[in-house]
Amino acid sequence: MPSSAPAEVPPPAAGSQGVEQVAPSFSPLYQQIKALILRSLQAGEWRPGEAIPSELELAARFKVSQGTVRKAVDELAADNLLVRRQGKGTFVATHHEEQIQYRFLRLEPDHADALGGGANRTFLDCRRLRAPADVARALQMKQGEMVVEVRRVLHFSGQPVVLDDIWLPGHLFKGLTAERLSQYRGPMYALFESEFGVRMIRAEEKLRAVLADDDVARLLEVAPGAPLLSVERLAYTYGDQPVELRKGLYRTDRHHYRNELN
Amino acid sequence: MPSSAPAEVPPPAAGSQGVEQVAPSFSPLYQQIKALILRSLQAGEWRPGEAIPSELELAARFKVSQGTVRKAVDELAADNLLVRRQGKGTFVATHHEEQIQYRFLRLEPDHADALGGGANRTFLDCRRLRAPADVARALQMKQGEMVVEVRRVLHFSGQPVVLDDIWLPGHLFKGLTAERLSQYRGPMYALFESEFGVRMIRAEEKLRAVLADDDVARLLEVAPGAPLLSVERLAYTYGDQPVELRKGLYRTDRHHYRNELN
DNA sequence: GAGTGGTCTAGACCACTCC
DNA sequence: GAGTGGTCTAGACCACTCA
Repeated sequence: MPSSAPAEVPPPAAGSQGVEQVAPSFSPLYQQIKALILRSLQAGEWRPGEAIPSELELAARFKVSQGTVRKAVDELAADNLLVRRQGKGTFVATHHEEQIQYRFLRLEPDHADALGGGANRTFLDCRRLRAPADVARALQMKQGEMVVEVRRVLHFSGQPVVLDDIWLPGHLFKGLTAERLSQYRGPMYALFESEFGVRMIRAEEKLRAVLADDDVARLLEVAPGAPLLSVERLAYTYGDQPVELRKGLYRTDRHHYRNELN
Repeated sequence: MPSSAPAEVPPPAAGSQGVEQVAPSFSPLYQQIKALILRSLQAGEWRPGEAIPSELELAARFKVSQGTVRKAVDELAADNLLVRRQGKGTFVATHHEEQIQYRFLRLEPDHADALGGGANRTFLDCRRLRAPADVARALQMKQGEMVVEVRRVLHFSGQPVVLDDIWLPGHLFKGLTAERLSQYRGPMYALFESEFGVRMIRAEEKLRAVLADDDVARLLEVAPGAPLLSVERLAYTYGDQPVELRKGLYRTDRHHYRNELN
């Protein structure tokens, strides 16, 4: 966004400050630094899991003080784009090496004793098709462009709990097949990150209560007409670009969706 | 709550740092300052909506630098306990003068055109009774202690959408009646704050999909067996003390529960 | 113009990690 | 011991608010 000049910031001049970009409105130096680091992340200058340069190096590169870099990095870490590790460095966040299996899944068992040990995934389908109108709209694609459609079921403690229908832009996920998905160990978003270079960084969900139709009832092993939690998720990568639409149906007889309000 | 000693911190000594409280493990100075400010908030030294002392005053009072106070205040502002206003001061957060009517309500209309203008509240019931087991457990009270039970319906655009059953510790809400609730203009939490000195600062929700029983169906004007979003909320005041249990049932045919994941 | 929070700098020392 | 992020200080100037 900022200048046309190389990824550098105008010199702070004597009494510091005095940064005047060309067109846009003023913004604090640390916000500009944040934007520059963000640009490097998006461009893949440092890959997920790798360390970025130290604060002192970044300060030298951008010709600002360490404190200013620190504030920029603090915000990026708060956004879960970077991870700070004292004594080691600052790292690009990754869906690999994550403590929790499912980064965005807010479902948890009603009773902790129900071991959350393993979720088994079953991929029922993975095909390419022309985007239906609502999918195209959500993913900001043209209607009729190719998308990948995936259907899967998650089992907890042997019970089917989640049925997900997932749509991904076809041009970003060229070699994606049911086989690749089935064979992969670890979070789906980790696969997307390392195999397709698409990193999910935030998401929005819309929740509703719905009734199971016959198809869904069979797959989730509930009676037709049973209540299900409908979770429509739109996930974004860098630059607020939507790259995944997911319509999930959750059984909530032994689990619940947990949310914290602040 | 303040300590036996005046609310002050040991002097930083020459090379700064060197703060050693008696028993607990070490923690950064700004965390200790944060805890002291929190204590003052809880004790009501400054009331909701009022300004707290300026950063320089606080720095003098706690015998630390302005930067350290700033970091403490930054975190309290991030937690929505304080509100910073440039040029004016830092203020204790309040449920009055809030832009949005419902601080914790995540429900929004499917189509923005559906005017969110006004939500009409109808209070169906407000009585005192001995806490049922589950309510007592959630509110960390003894079973059989008195609680206030409130039932209300929210209407949006003339349609009933939310049915809430609310339980509050009786000893904290002595004079609460249906009449007080009905007459009050503004958020319920604002009433709780100014009339009963109980400020809600965060909450946890558990969501499920359920079916409407006959009673509920009548009140929300849906068919018996219609799907409803069940939202169980536990709201906390200072010190992680639970002070409100709320079981809500939401119609989600024209609205949805919105959540952001980061 | 005084007072407030907001930004930026420079330099110090601490805590942790790794060699 | 060198290098990293984490904390703390002191002082400067900026942007905003209000009298």
